[in-house]
Amino acid sequence: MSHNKLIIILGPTASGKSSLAVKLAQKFNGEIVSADSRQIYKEMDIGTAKITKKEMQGIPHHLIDIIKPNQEFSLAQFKKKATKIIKDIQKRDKLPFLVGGTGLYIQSVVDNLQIPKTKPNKKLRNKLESKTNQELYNQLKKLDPQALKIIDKNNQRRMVRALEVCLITGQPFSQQKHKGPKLFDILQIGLNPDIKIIDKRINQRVKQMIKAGLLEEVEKLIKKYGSKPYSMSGIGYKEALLDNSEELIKIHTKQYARRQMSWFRRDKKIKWIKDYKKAKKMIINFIN
RNA sequence: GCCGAGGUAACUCAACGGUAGAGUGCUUCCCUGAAAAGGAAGAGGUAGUGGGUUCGACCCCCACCCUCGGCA
Repeated sequence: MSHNKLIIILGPTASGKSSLAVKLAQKFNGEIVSADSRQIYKEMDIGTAKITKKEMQGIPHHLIDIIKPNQEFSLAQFKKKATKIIKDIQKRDKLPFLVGGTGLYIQSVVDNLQIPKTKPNKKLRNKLESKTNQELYNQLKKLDPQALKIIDKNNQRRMVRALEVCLITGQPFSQQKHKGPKLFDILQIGLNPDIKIIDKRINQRVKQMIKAGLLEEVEKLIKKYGSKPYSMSGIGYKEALLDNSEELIKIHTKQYARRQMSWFRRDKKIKWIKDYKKAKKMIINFIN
């Protein structure tokens, strides 16, 4: 009956998720599925603090290094792939661990988000993006007034997406997103060290990244793919060439950690823990 | 020591003779095919110090202190 179980390990950046997950996977015969929107990219290792082969300790890790930096990826693709892999791990009688800090990616699996099927449409997006926010707002007000309750009128990105779905399907965007029936029997474990500790680790990590050759990594990527690809918009990549890059990367990473916590706090199903022992106990209870 | 510029929010800087604003940072929040992205709200200053002019000064005048640049 353990065939439907899924453990989730989440937390802000630099909270120690990865190493905790490896330890737990070793203990419980598990495999790890990464829920990290940046570690999916090949060739982007230093700036994404990607786990190394050695750190994996022989535990299989999925959804890392799956696409090139100039390729695009999305929530829907993640959900599809992650779900498939999790089921496969379960079928092989191992315990899947979904581990990461990309809250939306995790939620798509936890809540079985029914993501509107409309694929991103570059042409349409470009067209919509050339309009003012006021125009987008007015258009959305006609096509999907409900959507305005959840989308801020200054958020071009999300208004464009909502309109994209409305225009292509002829149906309101807000009515095409729901939560589906539960896919798995889930235990969500959250790691939230004191924010001061997180900040300290971030400082250390960023310093270390630069020492490890972040600048060279970024230069190489730009030479190969240009600075346009979306993958280059991540923290550590967008600032690496600026002269105060270290400070900027630190600030942006700390802000990101807070955004992550703000996201995770909403999910009351998450069990917050401090260490491996507690996690181990919880999992034992959960799988038996 | 002299000349010049300046001392306003945590930082970088505005405006204005009628008790101050922005950007950044900070706090909190939102989020369904770009999510390390994108967006919202909020908390922070009685203006280097002392005096004077004025109905009223952050803004004008004087002194002192400090910073930066130039000269010596």
